[in-house]
Amino acid sequence: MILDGLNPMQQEVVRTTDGPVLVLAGAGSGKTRALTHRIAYLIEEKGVKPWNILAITFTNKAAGEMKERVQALLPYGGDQVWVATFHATCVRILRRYADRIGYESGFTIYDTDDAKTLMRQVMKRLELDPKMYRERTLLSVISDAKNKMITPDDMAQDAAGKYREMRIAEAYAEYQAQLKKNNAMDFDDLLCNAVELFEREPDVLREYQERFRYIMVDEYQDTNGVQFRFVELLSRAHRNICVVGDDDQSIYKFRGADIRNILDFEETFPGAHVVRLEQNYRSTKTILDAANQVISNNEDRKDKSLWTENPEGDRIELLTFDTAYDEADGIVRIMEQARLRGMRLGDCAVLYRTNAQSRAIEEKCVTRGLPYRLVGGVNFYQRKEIKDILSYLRTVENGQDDVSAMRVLNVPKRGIGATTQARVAMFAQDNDISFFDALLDAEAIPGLGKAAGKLSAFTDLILSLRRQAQTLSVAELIDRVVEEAGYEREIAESSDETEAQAREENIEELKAKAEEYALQAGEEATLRGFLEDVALVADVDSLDESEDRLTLMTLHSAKGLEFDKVIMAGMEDGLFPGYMAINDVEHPEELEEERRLAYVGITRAKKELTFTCARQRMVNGETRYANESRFLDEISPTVLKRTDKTDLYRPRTEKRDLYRSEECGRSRWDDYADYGRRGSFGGGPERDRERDRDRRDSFQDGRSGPGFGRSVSSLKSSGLFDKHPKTGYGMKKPEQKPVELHCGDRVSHAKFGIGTVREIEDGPRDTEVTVEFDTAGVRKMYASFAKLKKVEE
DNA sequence: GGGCCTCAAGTTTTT
DNA sequence: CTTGAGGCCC
Repeated sequence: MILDGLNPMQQEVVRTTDGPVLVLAGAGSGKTRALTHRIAYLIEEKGVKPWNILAITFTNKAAGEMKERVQALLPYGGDQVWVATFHATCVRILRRYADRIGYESGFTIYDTDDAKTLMRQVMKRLELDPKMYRERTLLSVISDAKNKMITPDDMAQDAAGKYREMRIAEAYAEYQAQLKKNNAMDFDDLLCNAVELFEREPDVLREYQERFRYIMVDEYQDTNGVQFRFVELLSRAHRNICVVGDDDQSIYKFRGADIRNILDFEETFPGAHVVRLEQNYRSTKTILDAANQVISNNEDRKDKSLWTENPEGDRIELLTFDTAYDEADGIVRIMEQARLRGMRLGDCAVLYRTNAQSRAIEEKCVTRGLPYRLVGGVNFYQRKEIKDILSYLRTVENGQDDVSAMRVLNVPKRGIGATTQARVAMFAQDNDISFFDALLDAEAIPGLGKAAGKLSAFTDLILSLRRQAQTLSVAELIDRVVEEAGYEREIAESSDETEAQAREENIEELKAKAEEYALQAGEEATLRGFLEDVALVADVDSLDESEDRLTLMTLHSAKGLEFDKVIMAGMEDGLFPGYMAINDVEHPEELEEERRLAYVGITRAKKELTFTCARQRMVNGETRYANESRFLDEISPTVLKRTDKTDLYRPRTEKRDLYRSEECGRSRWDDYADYGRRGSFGGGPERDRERDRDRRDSFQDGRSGPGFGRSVSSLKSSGLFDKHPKTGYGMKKPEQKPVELHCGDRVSHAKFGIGTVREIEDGPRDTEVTVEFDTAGVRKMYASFAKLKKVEE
């Protein structure tokens, strides 16, 4: 029975199938469980057809999980339920009806980098002074406008008479015009254009209203204006809309999320049934107490209080360190301890406010050999070589995409310079054709001279790829790009071996993703589909919990996840909450958003929670001093224990009084291996002084050790750092000795299988090995990349 | 046309 | 302090 194992409130969610429903689901209250059971109930008990159900989530990961769980609940039909993110949903609709809004179905999806590039072009064209108008600002104003469904015309009207605002409206209009000309949409457009499609084409709207009779939206507190409109339009016909969210976890205001969507749901959908899920199944009482205490300081929220039947659990600890490096060291040691106690690293996470904080922690993980994985930071798909290859593929798929074509025209170097490119671009503009079409017509372009000949190398390549794309798989096509565009050669000739290897590995990873895609899409697999998948993934989506590594990520990325043990790092005023929020007296709601972020962080922890902070920290090259986060003051001492770890690392300073030290005695965390031998903590003042001297010395010794204290980049080039295939960041790895090879040797390759060495030549940078594989044909490769293993036969 | 150097700005958070 | 972009020189 579908209702089995659900608490009364969850059952109510499941059973209330018709009309608008608002589920206020506290952290860890089993909302995904309620939602998935609701879907199953609709199908099993109410006889609703699976394809009449739409469930919208925030991330692909959440969508995948929900899909899986629904399928597990149902004997069949579960795969017919439409579970996807807002963006993916809109893309699917837009592909079908692109022509109705003046697009072609093969449109490209621009990420933020592409949008920036395009905006730079727009600014040049409009002669906007980059000093006065930064592209970042322009893009964020435009994004805001789109989220509120303000068109360029609307904006121009509002701006009438105000010069600066008129110019911005102009930029908005031109930016949109260029997007359309490139047959491209940015992230916001996916939503806006879908809404526009619905509003302009009633028959299309009606079709989808008929199809989606039951609509569910997860993480509703993070929806923005367009998303609200999208859902509202779709649900108008049947009014069966169920939104699930937690106003206390609304943390995406900066991205246009409007917390009013959830706070005002009952007014927008009169007669809405409200269900509160307040029993928490995730955390200990202690952790939940802390979370409740912090969030109760927010004014603008739906009143509710989470409770749990879980055990009391350990007290939460706050550890104060002197510097961010000490903090990082402490964090890694705590995790080592946890591991020794039998905890899985995969069940532990370090959460922080800004990505920049991950550096020091990463470095420590590397030097101490603690396996970790970093989520976020530079997205895999934003790496240079990956973007380059994708730009080739996009040009193959969509010849109108000028941004992509221009990006790779001279990558790898073909001797085509900026002047030539500018001439071609000018010609394209004058004749109102795409950049690529202009390249095809190079003879007609005045002033190119001998450069014209070089252009055909590029166009021939694209045309040839376009032909091959008909028959080859995406992975094979990537191979062709890498080979035929001369990428292989460029990488081999690169002066930085470590970097070359990382690039090579990233390309392999991209191919692996393409193969993964082909597997999952089966018959449906297309280049277009792959590019789309790639455009809409977030880093969290590929988080693999089965790997036993410590997770490092931002508080934002952590939403929706849970860990046995959580360390929230950098609990300092100015960092968390950030300056912006503290200083913005006009907008007290900014601080409330930070507090919600704290709430999200705290409620990620199931069993153990530790806060850390550093008294000084390097920010933009200068040392900043900070007090501990004001959020910590909101937690009562009965659940929070303060310990000053400063003395473990540094001599005492006079500043000591500024910082609290509730307990001077030994704590669990004092048993740090390296320091343990120096006797127990908390000796008299004389001993302290003695120990300080001791420590200062050993401290410096430690810093001069191998690889210690150097920057991440220098670690990288030293080879100590090896790029993690998923994150691109470091991971410790033993040095590999190249295998001695001779012609005729039988070797094995991770990917191509077994083969025979045919040729070995010493290149300038590396040894080039030609291998005839039994199954994969003849391949040329560079010895250090290929990791060939000799096989005996 | 390419490479090197200098200068500037940036740090919230991401589909 | 780091990274990126633009300018200058070869």
